[in-house]
Amino acid sequence: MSQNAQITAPVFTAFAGHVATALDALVAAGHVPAELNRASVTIEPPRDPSHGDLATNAAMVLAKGAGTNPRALAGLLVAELEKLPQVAGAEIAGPGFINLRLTPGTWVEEIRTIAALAGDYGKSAIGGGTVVNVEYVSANPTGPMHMGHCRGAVVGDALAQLLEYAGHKVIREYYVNDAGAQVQVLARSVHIRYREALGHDVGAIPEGLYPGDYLVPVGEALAREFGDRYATAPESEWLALFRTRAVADMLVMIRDDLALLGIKHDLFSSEAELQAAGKPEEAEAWLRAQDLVYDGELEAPKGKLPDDWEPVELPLFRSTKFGDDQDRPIKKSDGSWTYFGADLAYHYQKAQSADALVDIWGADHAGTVKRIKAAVAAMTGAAKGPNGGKETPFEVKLVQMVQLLRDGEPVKMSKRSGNFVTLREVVEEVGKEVVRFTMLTRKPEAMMDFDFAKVVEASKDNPVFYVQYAHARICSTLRKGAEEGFAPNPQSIDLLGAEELALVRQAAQFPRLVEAAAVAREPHRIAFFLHDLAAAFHAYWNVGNDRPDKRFIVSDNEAVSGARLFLGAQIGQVIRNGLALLGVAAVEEM
RNA sequence: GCGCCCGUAGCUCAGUUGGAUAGAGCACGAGCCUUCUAAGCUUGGGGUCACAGGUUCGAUUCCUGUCGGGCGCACCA
Repeated sequence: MSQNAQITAPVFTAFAGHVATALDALVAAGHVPAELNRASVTIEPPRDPSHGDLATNAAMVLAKGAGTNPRALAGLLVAELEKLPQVAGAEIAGPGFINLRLTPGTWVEEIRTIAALAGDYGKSAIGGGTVVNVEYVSANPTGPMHMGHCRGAVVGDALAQLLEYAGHKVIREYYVNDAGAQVQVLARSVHIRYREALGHDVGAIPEGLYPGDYLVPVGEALAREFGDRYATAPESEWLALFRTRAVADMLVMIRDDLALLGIKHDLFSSEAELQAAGKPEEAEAWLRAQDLVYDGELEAPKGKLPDDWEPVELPLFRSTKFGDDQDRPIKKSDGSWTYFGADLAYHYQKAQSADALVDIWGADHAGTVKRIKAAVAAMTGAAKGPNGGKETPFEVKLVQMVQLLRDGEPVKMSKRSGNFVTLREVVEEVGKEVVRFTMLTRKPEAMMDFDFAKVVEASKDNPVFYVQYAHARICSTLRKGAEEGFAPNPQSIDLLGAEELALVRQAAQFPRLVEAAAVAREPHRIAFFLHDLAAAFHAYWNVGNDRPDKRFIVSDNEAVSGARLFLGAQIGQVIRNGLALLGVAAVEEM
C-alpha cells in the first residue's frame, strides 16, 4: 500500500474526471447519447475570477448532439456537479457556461497535494507512453555551435522534457549531415591545417573553405598521426579519411557546446551510415514501385534564373501529390543523393521506432517543410506501405531567427568570414540559465531579440530574474523562519485566508498547463506561466510591506507563520518543477 | 512572381487547441516607500485585435482576399 494512494489528484485533473462522471450519469439517465464526442469539452478557470473557480463549456458543445438547448443541458449537469463535496456553488451563465465555485477546503487540499507529489506535481499521463522522436539542433558538423543554432536547441530540448513530463517516451535525436558537400569542404579545410602543422606555408585560407582556428588542432592531430604521408597526396587518397576524422572531432566539440546548455541527445544518426546501409536505395525502389518516383525534368527555379541554369532529367519524388508546389529531386545529376533523398529515408527510419515525429528547424529551412512532410505521408501512410498504412504523425516546428543585440545595437555576424558569435561565448557571458529561459520567453514562430544587456538585468523587466527572484525569496524566507524557530506546518494550513488561497489557485494551473503545452508542443507556455505565478507571489509578498500581519513570518503567531511557510514552500516547489521542465536551475539565493 | 511565418495599447509581447467586459510589463499621470531580501509599492488613463468579406449561438483565434514586415525559393544544407 503506497502512500500515494492517499493523495488527491490535482484539482483540474480531478474535475476533468468529475465532469466526465457527471456526463456518464446523464448518459445513464438517457439525457445524453453515449456516443457523443466529448473532445471539445474544456474545464478551465474563467477569465473573470468573479465567475468562480472553474468553468466548463460542456453543455454548449454537447447540447446539439443531445437534442436539447445548452441551458437546459447545463441545468442537468449542474444538478450532478452540485453533489460533489468540493463544489460550493454551481450556476449557469451566459449562453450555457457552467461556473463552479469550490470550497476553500479544496484549495487547502491542493497545497497538500503539491507537497505530497513534490517533483511529480504537474506530471501527466496524457502521453500514454507513446514514443515521440524529437529531432533538434542537427547543425552541420563543420564547426562549433553558434547562436544561430541556439534557439532551436533550447526549444527542442525543453519540448523533449515537456513531452516526457506529460507521459511520452522521448527520443532526443541529432541528425548528422556527414555525407554532403559541406563536410568535404571541411576535410579540405582540415587538410590545409594539416599541412600547416607540418610546417608548410599555406598562406591565407582560400575563399569557400572554413577559416576558423578551431581546425588547427584537428590538423595538428592528423600531422602527429600520419606525418607527411598525405601532404602532397592527391585528394582521393585522404578526403574520406580526413572527413571522418574531422567530423568526429567536430561532434566532440558540438557535444561539449551542447553540454554547456545542459543538452544531451539520446541518438546521433549519421547520414553517411544511412547511405552506406543502402537506406535511400530501398526507399527509392519502394517509391518507384508506387509510381511516386519517376525520371523527369526539374522545373526552373522560381526566383531569378541563374545564368548557368539548364534543364536536366533527374529522379523526382511526386511531392505535389501530397501538397508540395513541385516535385523534388532525390538524386543529383552525378548520381549521388540529394539532401532530400537521404532525409526522406532518414525520416522513414525514424518512423520505425516512434509513434510520432517532431522536427525542430530554423525558419530558413521553411521552404523544405512541404516536401519532407509529403515524403513522410507517402512512406508511412500508404495502405500497402512499408509501415502497414499507419501514417506516422509528423510535425515540423519552425523556430524564427534571433537578433543579437548589445545595448540595442545589432551584433554583426558573418558566417562566411568565420566571424560568428558562438554559443559558448554567449553562455559564458550570460550563463546557461539566462540563455535557456530567455529563449523560451517568446513563441518560437515569432522573431526574437536577444540583448546581452537586458537578459542579465536584475529588474522585474527581466522575466528570468523575476522568476528566479521569487524562488530565492521563498528560500530565504524559509531560512529566516528556521532562524526564528518557525517551520512549515501543514497542520495549520486551514488558517490560510482568501489572499493566500488565490496564490494556490494560480499554482494549481500548472498540471493543466503542462498538458496544454505538451499537446501544442509549446514549451514557452511554461515560461509564461512561471512569470505569472512569480508575479502573483511578489504581489502577495508586497501586501506584507504595509501589513506586517500578512507577512510570511508573523513573530507572535507560530500557527499562521507555519501555515504560510508551508504554502510558500509549495509555491516554491511548483516554480522549481516548472523551471526544471525548461532545464533551468532554481537558485536559492541571489 | 510563389511559399512559409508575423501583424494585438505609444513600445516589447501574452492570449488557455472558437467562449463571457481582450491581458502583462515598459513608458506616461497621480499618490506612497527606508523594507520578513535591496534590485520598490499602489493606482489611473490608454484598443477599429492591420484591413475587407465569409463560416456560427459566438471569431483576436478557423477560411478567402488585400496591405505591411521577416525568411526562403537549383542538383546547396
